[in-house]
Amino acid sequence: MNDLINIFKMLSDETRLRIITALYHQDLCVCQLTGILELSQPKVSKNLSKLKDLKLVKDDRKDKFVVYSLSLENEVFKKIVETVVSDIESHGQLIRDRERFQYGDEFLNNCITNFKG
Amino acid sequence: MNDLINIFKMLSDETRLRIITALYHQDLCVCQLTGILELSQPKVSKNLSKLKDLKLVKDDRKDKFVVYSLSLENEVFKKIVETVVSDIESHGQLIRDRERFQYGDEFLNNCITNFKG
DNA sequence: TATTCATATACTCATATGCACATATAGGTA
DNA sequence: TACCTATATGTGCATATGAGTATATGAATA
Repeated sequence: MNDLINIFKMLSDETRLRIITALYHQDLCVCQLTGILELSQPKVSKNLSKLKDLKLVKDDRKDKFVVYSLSLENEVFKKIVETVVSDIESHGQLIRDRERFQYGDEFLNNCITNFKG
Repeated sequence: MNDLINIFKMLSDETRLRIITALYHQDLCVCQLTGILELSQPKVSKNLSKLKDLKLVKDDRKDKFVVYSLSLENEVFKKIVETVVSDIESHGQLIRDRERFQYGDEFLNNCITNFKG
């Protein structure tokens, strides 16, 4: 049951929960995530790497950018993510993330060349 | 979102996942859990204590025994537990636990006075 | 090929977590 | 009260995890 335990470990961290929630709504590159979540680039990158090790996200290069997307083939992971996403309203941080997400492009400052998905 | 993260932390441990799965099917006292899961008493007790801190289980004394039950009032926790339980077949350890659970009373040896719920 | 931007990784540190063993508490009963 | 049995907790240790800073890699393009 290590696979299951590892999924829960991935979900036991605020940074990763925020990344997963953001990616649930839209595929994003690292610098977009950095801007939306207001986190350092290594922090985002390192956590994406852990998620990728467990095949919970996929990455795909587009020009200079590496675009990440959720990989929901694992049914248990999929159900749990859906449960979390349906509970966004209970979590101020996730609400704030969503607002920055919706407000447009300012949060993309970190992408110097202003990448648009 | 600490409450959510703490729930996932509780689920990130094999002992606790096994306890939760067992309690999902039946309320049990500490010594029954010890017998069914073949774990030391302090290990079971300490993990129950952590679950109780987060109000994910309740305890209720019956005679000499403290009977634990799942507390599924938190909707997110409830949904996740149901997801895990529906996935038992994928996890050898949970299947073996269930078999000991079904086989009768031998696993209750640890309860010297042979408690029956 | 030299440069630039995007991304990944290494290193160090502080903290958190799990475990095994020993021991304490606490309630029931004689 | 004294003695069981059931349960809870303390301690020390090994390991895991996350954070921040600095640096390395790597693809695109001029």
